[in-house]
Amino acid sequence: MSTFTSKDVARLAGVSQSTVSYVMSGKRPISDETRRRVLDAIDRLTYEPNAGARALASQRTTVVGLVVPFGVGVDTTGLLPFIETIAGVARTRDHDVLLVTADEGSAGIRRLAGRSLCDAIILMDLQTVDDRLAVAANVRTPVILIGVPADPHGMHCVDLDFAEAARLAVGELAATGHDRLALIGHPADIVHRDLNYVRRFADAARAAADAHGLPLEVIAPVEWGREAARGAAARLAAIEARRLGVVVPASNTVQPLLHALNARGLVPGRDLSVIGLLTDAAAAEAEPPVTNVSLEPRDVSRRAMETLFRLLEDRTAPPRIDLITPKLTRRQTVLPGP
Amino acid sequence: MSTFTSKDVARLAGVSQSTVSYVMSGKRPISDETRRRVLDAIDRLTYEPNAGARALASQRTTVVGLVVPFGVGVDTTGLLPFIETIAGVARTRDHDVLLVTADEGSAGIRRLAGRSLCDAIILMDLQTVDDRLAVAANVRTPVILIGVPADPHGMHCVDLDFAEAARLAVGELAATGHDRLALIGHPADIVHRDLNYVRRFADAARAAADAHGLPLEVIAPVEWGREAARGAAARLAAIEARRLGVVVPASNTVQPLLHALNARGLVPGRDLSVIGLLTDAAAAEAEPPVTNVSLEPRDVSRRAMETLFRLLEDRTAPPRIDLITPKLTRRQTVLPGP
DNA sequence: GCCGTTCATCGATACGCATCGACGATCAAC
DNA sequence: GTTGATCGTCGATGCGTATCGATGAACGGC
Repeated sequence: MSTFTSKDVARLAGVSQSTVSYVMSGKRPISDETRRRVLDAIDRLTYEPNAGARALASQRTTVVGLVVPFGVGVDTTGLLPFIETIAGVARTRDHDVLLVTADEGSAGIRRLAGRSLCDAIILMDLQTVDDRLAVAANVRTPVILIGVPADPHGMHCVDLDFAEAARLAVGELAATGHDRLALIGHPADIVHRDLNYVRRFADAARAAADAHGLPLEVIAPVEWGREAARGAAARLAAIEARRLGVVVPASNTVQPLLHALNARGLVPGRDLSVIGLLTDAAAAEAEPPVTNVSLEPRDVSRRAMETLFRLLEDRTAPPRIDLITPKLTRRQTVLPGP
Repeated sequence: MSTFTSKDVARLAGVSQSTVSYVMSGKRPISDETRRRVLDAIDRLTYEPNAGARALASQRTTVVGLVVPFGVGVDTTGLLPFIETIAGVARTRDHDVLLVTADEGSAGIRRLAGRSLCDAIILMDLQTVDDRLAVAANVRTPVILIGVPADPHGMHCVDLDFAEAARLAVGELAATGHDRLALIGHPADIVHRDLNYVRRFADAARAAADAHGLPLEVIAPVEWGREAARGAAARLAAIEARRLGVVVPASNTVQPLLHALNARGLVPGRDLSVIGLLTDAAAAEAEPPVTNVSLEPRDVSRRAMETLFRLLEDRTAPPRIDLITPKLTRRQTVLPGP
């Protein structure tokens, strides 16, 4: 099963190579008879057009570059739905996905764009101030950001509305009569990387707490995992409050924290409240099912891909910041209102 | 910042285009002086070679195709370490990774190979009998399987030694004096897909139990998640045994099952034993830390990539089945020996 | 029964790079 | 001072496709 060229197809169909090309692209009228013969020849040879040649001639690769935060931080847990959705949507539009790890930094973007490896780039896991943005702005290839940097000027951004997420969480705790709030911070390495959403959430949470006249304390574990959760639980236990409401924006801290609280005899939903920022699926499977504000990786990804393809059709589309609204779902970890 | 060609570099350096090419590839001797001028020009223009043109001329893409099981089953949890490691190794060898979702089936492989989108393909999540193998065998592009199908003839396979994993788990339970074993099966959708490793593990577990003269019962939940785990726990509770040993090959069933057992007052490590098949990281973070036989996604991926690059250098390398040996780590969920 | 159209197809070219053969220059050996 | 060999560079060609201009055929209007 060697590989054929459009010339082989042309010969078999008794037409010229250019006709084969026009049959495939539909960019010129072809008689039904000819089209049939060509398609038949394509079928018989199981012909597939050479991607390199096509890219070279057409200046289009039908490939989407995806820059994912492998190898940088630890928090890759929630990444899969993004990748999965992006790959899926790409496929429905006859595109493929080229994976680039973020540890390459701006070099990765330069490579994707400079070598014409893809038609557009999706950039994830932005830092609040990210040096890749300068490169992204100076590149022919359109770039879509998943995340909102401090200065999004001229960039196409899609993300969850983390500020609204924070307001939802704080609002719910206020509405259910809590008199004191705690925000579990991210571990040091995440904070140090200054990821854009971490700050967006924290700032909005603080603002919302102020607006409700509630004291908010930030408790930041230095590490991930069980030990860190135990430490955080201890500090929560030390807080004097009639009704304590805890907000946990780091998805994979939620379950360990619930455990740690339980282990201290502090039962979420009975002795204090916990609201997590995590997908509905994860929240429903947590033990116990945790009241959550939803991350919406699939929606965000879909929206990013819509933006991307719109941009491929019309490069002059004005940049905008496109925020997906999360929703709050009440499960079992928030005290009922008084 | 438009994009330059090697001709631009040549002009700036005052040499011919072919010389630029030879500087970059090193395939012919170039004087130091000339090389310096060329490299300088490349640098000044931030020149990057066009991937399509390079692929067309050289018949090499420096891209690895990765077929991942998105969109088919549910069990994508453990996928990330594979993707991450493969992408990382690829980068160290100056290759990129093109993601293809398995829901395309054999068409995906045909596309990757036919269009010359990549130099080699890694195929994950094989079924025991997989129709993609026929395509894979008839394609110019080398294919590496992660997994071992029923008929691996002529295929390069890399995977965890699931049979050894089963023997380790059963052996440990036998050595610690258990008189009865239960194997938690995979949910119906997974079993129905007849994934190769599911069968390999189950068969070996049964054989090992026989060898130790221990009765082994298979308990198969029909679904994922909490409810299914609760059902499995109920059935475990109904088993009459002095010392019951439970083997859980589905990683993401382990934690829910531990919960469900606890909820029934059956404490793993006190009232019965549980050994899970999951990564050391996941086992250590489980609640309680669970005695495990290790999945080794990183080792498996690394080995697969070694095989891949060996194959790119020498296509005649004989196919082999390369199994990674798992290890057992004792934590807190197995009863101490009598 | 001639001319302007429209429709379907062909031939030629460009895309940017790798690679092969050729060629001039340098140098050692005699 | 001539001959070979080696080294460094150049020009030309091909990779497989998309696309542009051209061409020929069919067709309708007068």
